[in-house]
Amino acid sequence: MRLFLSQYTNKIDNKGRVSVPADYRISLKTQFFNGIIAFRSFKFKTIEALDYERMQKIADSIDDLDFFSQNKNDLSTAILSDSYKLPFDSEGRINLPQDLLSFAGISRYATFVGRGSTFQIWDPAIFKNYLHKTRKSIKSKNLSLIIKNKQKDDKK
Amino acid sequence: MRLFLSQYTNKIDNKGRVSVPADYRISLKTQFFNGIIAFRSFKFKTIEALDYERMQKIADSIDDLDFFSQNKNDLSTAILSDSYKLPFDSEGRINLPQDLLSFAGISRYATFVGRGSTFQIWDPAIFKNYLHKTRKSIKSKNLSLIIKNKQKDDKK
DNA sequence: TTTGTATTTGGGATTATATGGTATATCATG
DNA sequence: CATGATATACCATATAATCCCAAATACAAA
Repeated sequence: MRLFLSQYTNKIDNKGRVSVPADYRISLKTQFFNGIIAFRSFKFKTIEALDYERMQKIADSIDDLDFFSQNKNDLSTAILSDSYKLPFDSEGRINLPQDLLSFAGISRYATFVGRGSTFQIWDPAIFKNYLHKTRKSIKSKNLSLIIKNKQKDDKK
Repeated sequence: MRLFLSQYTNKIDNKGRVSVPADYRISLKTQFFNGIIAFRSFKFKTIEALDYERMQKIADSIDDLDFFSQNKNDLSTAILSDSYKLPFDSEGRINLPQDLLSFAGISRYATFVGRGSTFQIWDPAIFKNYLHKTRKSIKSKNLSLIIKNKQKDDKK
């Protein structure tokens, strides 16, 4: 089962290529496409990434919406048309389009951040900063308590 | 499996020819026809496009409607009679009819916009504007939630 | 540490794609 | 039928993407 964890920072070479962590690649190879689907995040200054099969499911669920609904049109445009198919080369690298790079503020290095069923691609410095802020925020809200409670819930 | 994603902007040469993105062409080649079906959008200033097999299904489902119903006449007129078969030349280009071009406000460049099971052909500037608006609207509505809920429903 | 293996990175060679042009065929119309 | 307009087939080229091989680095086991 697909599970993206941990962080990996890889270099973007002067052809614009960057290795997708080997650990991630296994989960990304599907019957129809060997690579990733990437699009601009709606919440953060980062690139959201997922596997082809998951994007197919999203496409299907949008398809199921009523043909004339505004939601369907908006979602198709914002997600399907704004996403990129990025196939692996023979060494497991992808070519990040300029559009995505500048959106996420990425230049020479890219940090792959596991989020369980999906992952993100950040500029290392921006991510470090975000992580720092998030930790602070968790501390201040004492979220560790929430996590403990959540774990109790899971055991039920 | 057919999945039209991303955007590709190609030039229309002075013969009116434009390359259909190679990525799309693979999904468009069918047993009976190698090319696309195109018609004027009902909602936007754009050309709607799909593969031959999908258009056949639409035609079939219209055929199933009662012969004398108003719906059938309307749909037949609006979609079937107003749609074009645009075959590929040997390099994968199509010739967009003037009718469609002027309807969509396209002149020198055409942007192919993936929508999952179908795609659209826009004027680059008009599409950029529309995408920008849509993205804003989704951010404010948090529509990503809709997708998640839909997926949950599917699992039931 | 040392050795062996897997992964990332670099760069030249090759291929695919988009685009432009010329030649041929088809069509509509006077 | 002749003519011009339009469409189609074929070939040529620039650019961008991809392959392939090699080197460097990171990682793991002994």
